[in-house]
Amino acid sequence: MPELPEVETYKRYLDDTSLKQIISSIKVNDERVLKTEKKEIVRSLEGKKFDKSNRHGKYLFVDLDSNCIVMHFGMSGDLEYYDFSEEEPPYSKVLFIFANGNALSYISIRMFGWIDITDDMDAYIKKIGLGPDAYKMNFDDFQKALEGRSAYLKSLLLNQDVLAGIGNIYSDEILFQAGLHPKRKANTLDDKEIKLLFNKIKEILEFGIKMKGDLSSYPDEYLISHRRDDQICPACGSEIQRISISSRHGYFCPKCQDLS
DNA sequence: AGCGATGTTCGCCG
DNA sequence: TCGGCGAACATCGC
Repeated sequence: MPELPEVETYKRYLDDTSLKQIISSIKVNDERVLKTEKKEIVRSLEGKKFDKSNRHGKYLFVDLDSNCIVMHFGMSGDLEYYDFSEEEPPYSKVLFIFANGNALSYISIRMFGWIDITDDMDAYIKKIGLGPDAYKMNFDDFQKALEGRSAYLKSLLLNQDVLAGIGNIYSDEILFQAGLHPKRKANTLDDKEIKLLFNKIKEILEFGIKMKGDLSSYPDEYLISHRRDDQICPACGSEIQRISISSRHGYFCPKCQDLS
């Protein structure tokens, strides 16, 4: 379940459970999630410790001695720390087994996530072409990211090269709360709207992190609770509409998010 | 039983 | 170059 707030939640979970412990072994249940040779993963990890983690967008970097592992969670990734003598969590693809008898499971149901290794996180981010982290960016970063962009706002928010971390659900929420139509062109925003959009991105991601990414517990006044057909806008009572943009499905309120 | 899905990537085309 | 579209990837759940 991984957009930025979920991945941030995974990061904090990993920090709370798995740092500074000796990794005694690695169990790979499905090599397809590895972007690098298995033996390289084993060599980098065995006998080492997770030292520190960093999240950029939807990517999680976990520092080892001299290099770090990169995790992406695709559409259905998760982490679970458990007693290794107990039953493995379902869909565990890679297990990091610690000397203390516990293990951290990298879970991927639909196989869209992966694990990689790099010795330079910043260079890796640059190589993939990720934009600034949507939660950590400052207003200046945001304005620069927008420069010269003419895409639909929804496409823009989903484009990880522009801003890293926002996915389909949060892009809908952000545009809803900012009162901006998903098909509004980015280069038609005035200064006030840019500032508003920036503030909403921050505010909604912050809230998402506070909620630990648990979408099922969002308040009724959020669009997130109404991203289905035949729903009514919690703000104005209009019928929520479904829209297709770049082959993603979005939801919005035609009255609150006027295209003008 | 078919379709859709919180993601990314690639090729095609304007 | 930018950006929209659609397909592809793998697999589960509704």
